Amino acid sequence: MSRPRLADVATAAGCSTASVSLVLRGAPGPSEATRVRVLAAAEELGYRPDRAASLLARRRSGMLGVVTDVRSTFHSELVEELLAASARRGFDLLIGARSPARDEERAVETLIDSRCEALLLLGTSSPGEWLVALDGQVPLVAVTGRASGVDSVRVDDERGAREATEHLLALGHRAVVHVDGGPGTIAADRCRGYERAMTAAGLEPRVVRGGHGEADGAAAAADLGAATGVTVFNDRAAVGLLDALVRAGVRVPGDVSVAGFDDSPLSRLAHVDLTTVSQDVPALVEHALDLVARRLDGERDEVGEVVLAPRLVVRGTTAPPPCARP
Amino acid sequence: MSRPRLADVATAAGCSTASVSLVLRGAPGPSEATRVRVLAAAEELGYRPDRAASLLARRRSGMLGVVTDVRSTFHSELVEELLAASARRGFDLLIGARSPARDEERAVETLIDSRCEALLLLGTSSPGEWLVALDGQVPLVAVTGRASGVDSVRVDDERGAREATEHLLALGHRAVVHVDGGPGTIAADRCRGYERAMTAAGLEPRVVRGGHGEADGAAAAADLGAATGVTVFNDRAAVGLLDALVRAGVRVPGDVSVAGFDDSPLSRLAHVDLTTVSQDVPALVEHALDLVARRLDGERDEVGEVVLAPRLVVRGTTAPPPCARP
DNA sequence: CGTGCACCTTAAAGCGCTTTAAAGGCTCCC
DNA sequence: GGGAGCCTTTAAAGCGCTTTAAGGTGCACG
Repeated sequence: MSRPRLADVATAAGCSTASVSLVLRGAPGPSEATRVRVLAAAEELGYRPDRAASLLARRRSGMLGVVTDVRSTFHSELVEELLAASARRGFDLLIGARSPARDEERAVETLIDSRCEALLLLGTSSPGEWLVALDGQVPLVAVTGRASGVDSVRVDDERGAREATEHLLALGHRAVVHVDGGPGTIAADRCRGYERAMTAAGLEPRVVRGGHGEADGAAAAADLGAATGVTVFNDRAAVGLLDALVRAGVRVPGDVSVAGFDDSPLSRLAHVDLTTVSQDVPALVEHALDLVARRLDGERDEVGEVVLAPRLVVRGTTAPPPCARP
Repeated sequence: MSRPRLADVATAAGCSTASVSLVLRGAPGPSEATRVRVLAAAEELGYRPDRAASLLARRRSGMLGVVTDVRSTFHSELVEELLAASARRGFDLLIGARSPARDEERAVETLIDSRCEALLLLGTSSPGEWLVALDGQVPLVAVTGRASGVDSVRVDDERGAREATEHLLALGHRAVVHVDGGPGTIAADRCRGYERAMTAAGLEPRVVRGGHGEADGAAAAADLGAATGVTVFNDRAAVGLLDALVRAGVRVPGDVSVAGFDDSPLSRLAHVDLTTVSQDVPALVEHALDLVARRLDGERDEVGEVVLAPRLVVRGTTAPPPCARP
């Protein structure tokens, strides 16, 4: 015999399919008695709704569009988590990759074309007004990114960078530099966090040009000067930097301490063991999906903004500076 | 105005929705003239089929079940690739995690319950007869695993291990040991490959107990004896081994050469840079999905078996043995 | 000129679920 | 006793696509 349908449950419960549908979705209407009978019947039969039929009848696609920078491992992690979490909520994900700057627009178009009900923009750096306009077309959440007027979910980047810097200062470092992440609001926030920490400690901040990738970090190695501590924009760049340092015979953390940002899988490897700032990917994702869901269900119209606390993860690449030790 | 429906295309093309449906799916029936008109109309309107409606009418769920060992990074990679590739083919993926031995049965039950049309078992080591029985219930493909009587897709593990061993031998190593992967057909195949290569070279094979994880590899470090070359069951264990060696002050590849298996993301890291055997994940996935698709479309009833060629990837952890150098 | 046949085309019946308008039952009160 | 008014329940009409059986058409052939 085949899998039970809504109609089978209705028969078993002695009511109509309409009632069953209402009960199973927790919609108001059915009486307590019906509710109980229906739930029992559904349980008894092991009923599982047919997603396709449900979506069809509801005229929804159940699809979420995600715009991501393919080259970012942190984005990969977010996407992976999104895949799991959105599946749990009955959403499909359509991934739209963007490469450099304004390709985002094209990715978004494709996603909208493909019936996505809402968009999640990972680390967007598009102008705020464009985002607002887009948001009028289709609900949108900026994940790991800022823009006033649209929903956003992110970690307090400034605070994260500040804490990483303070960690180095607390270890006794004085000559601490920051390898930045190039243009973009997130890089700016992290940079500011670093600068604030330095200034507050009465030290002169020094920022070295960096970027998002391993190569950028490796390139920055040449500009460290006499620094004994380095905070890097993200883990990828930090790993590149570590690699360059090791190859140059510089001991980490013996000679130089390094802290990254993202707590990407990379940083957790025994070989790398990088001190970094964790972004709590599952929480970011969960909040983002909440915003989307509440928006789609019409439970919300104001702009939602979630800022999560960063968490410093101290691993093996940070230690007191050489001069502070015997 | 809303997105075009099948009916709109039919109107534009001046024919019935039935014809349009037939044409768009490439089904036989419609004449060339109709075909051309329909395609033009669809293109013109920018028609995109509604997946939910299509699945509903076709009484399919569009869902594939994947059973994976969560702890394996190689499986993660396969899953990631599967997610992308199956989305491309219009399939949803349901991931069923299994932990140790016979949990696979439970994972499979859940997946079948959830309307999966077919199952992909990653690295299964369940008894062949059980698999055959299961295959009768729902089409199944063993990915990275062997079992006679059911579809399977894998790399030639024996050959891969043989080539890795031969690579070490060619570099001049004589004392080469193999760290095995514990029970399971795959581990056995790789072990056999190593033994064949050694025997063929007139050397005595020596196998050290290992396992799938980093800790297993690290533990094996103590048993290497005077070996100058090591082939390891997989990359995870190899990385663990490397770590243990480095901590013990053994230089790699200066004192000992190490080769892994899987070409996992781990091995590609600059820090690790592990010589390994690549499994061509995209190809594995593509073939697996092909088998599934052809089976579901009823184009095939014989058992399909795909064995791909492994590819040795020489990186930085293998070099001539110390004695062979100045 | 009918017939028969091969091809195309299409009307229509769903797929399993949602949703809405209307029916059905109650209670309550005049 | 007969509505009015309220709460439940349900019949029925889709959602957009697939599929099948039946209906044309045109052509070769007798």
